Amino acid sequence: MPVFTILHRDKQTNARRGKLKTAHGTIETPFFMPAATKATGKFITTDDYNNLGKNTKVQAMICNAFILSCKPGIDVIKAAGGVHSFMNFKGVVFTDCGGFQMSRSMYEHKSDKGIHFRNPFNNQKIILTPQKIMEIELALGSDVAMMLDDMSGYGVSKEEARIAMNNTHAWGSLSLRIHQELRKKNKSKQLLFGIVQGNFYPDLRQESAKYISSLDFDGIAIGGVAIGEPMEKMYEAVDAALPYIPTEKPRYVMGVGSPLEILELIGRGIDCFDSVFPTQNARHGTMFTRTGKMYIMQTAYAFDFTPLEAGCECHTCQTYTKAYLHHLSKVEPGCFKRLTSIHNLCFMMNLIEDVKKAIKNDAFLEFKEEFKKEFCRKK
RNA sequence: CUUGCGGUGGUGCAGUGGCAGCAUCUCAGACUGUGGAUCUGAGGAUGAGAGUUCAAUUCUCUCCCGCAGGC
Repeated sequence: MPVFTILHRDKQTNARRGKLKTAHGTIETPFFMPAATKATGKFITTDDYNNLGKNTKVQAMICNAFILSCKPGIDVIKAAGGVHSFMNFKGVVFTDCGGFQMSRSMYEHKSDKGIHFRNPFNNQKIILTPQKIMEIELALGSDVAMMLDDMSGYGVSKEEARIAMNNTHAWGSLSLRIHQELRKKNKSKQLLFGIVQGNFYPDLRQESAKYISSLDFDGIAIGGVAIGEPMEKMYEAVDAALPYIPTEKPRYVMGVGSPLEILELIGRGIDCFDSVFPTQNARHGTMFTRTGKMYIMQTAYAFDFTPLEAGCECHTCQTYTKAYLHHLSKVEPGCFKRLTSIHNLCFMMNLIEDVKKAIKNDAFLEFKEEFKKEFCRKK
C-alpha cells in the first residue's frame, strides 16, 4: 500500500482529500499540526491536545529535532522509547530539522557542510549536518522526518537565495541517501520529506521544485514562506513551485498559518500545514471564531457571561465564559493561555473537518467563499 | 482645635520658574517550520481660588481633601 493515497479530488479546485500512512497510524489529509517544539506545546499539554473538545483532538504534531537533541538529549528520548511514548502521544509526529532556527538568530554561521549552531541551553558549539540530523530524527522515532534545509530570510538578494537553495539541494540528496541507509539498517518506517526553497524568486522556486521533486522523497514541503512577506508574495512563491511537484505525493507548506491562508493553499492542492499562528494568537488574546477575530482582553468582555463562540464544543467554551477568560488574562496568564490555545486549536481542527466534508461534496469553493465572507465581516 | 507631611493621566509614581515624563491602564492593530507578562501605534493628569512674575505644575497666601502626631 502506498504511503499517500488520494481519496477524492475536488471538481472545481485543486483541493484534494487523501490519507497518509505512517508508523503511528493513517491520517486523513488535509491536516493541520500544532507545534510541540520541545515535545510539548506552550502552556498546553499532550492531554489537552487529546481533548480539545468532546470529539476533537490533535491528530498530528511537529517537534523540533534540533531543539530536542539539545534538551533533553536524544539519549533520554531513546531511553523513553521514542518521542511518542516520551510525551504519551498516540498520533502522528513530524520532526522539524532545525533549519528554520537558522534564520532566528540562534546560529553562528553556515557553510556548505551544514549549520553552525550554539546550543541555546549551554552555549556549546554544534555543527548540524545532514548526517547528524538524520541520525537525530531517526533516534527520536518520529513518523515523518524533514530534511535539513537552508532557509534564506525575507528580502535577501537573489545570489544569497541561490546559495541557500543550492545548499538545500545538496543537503537534500545527501539526507535522502543517509536516511535510506539508516532506515534499512534500523528497520525503521520513518518517512522523509524534502523541502523546496528559492526564496521569493519564482524562477528559483521552479528550479528548486524540479530538483527536490526529482529525488525519491515520501513527500514534498515548501519551506521559507510565512517569514514576514505579504500574502501575495507567499502565494506567488507557492504557485511557482507547485506545477513541478508531483500531485501523487503529499505536499506540505511549512509554517502556515492563518485560517484564510490555509484555505487558499488547500484550494491549490496542499495537504499538510503546521504553524504556531493559532496558539501564538491565543496567547496574545486574539480568538478565532467563525465570525472573525475577537480580542478577549478588551474591557467589553468583562461582563459577557457567554462562551467565546456559541455552539463551540471545545473544552474552553464548554466550561468558561468570556468574562472569566477576560479575568484570567489579568490575574493568571498561564491558565488563560492554555484555555485560549485550546479554543483556537479546536477551531482549526473543526475548520479542517469542514473542509474535508466540503471537498467530499465537491463544494470546497463555496465553503471557502462562505467562510471568508463570515470571517472577514467587519463589526 | 493644633502641628507636620502630602494632593500630578483611571491607578501608582517622577520632575521642573519656560514643550509635564515613566510604569500600569484603556483603545486600535500585529503575530505564521514557537523569543513564554511580546511588539507597533493612539488616548488620558498638575485639588480649588487668589497673589508675585514676561511666564506658576513649581514660589507665597487662603480654602478643600488625605495621612501621621499632639491636645
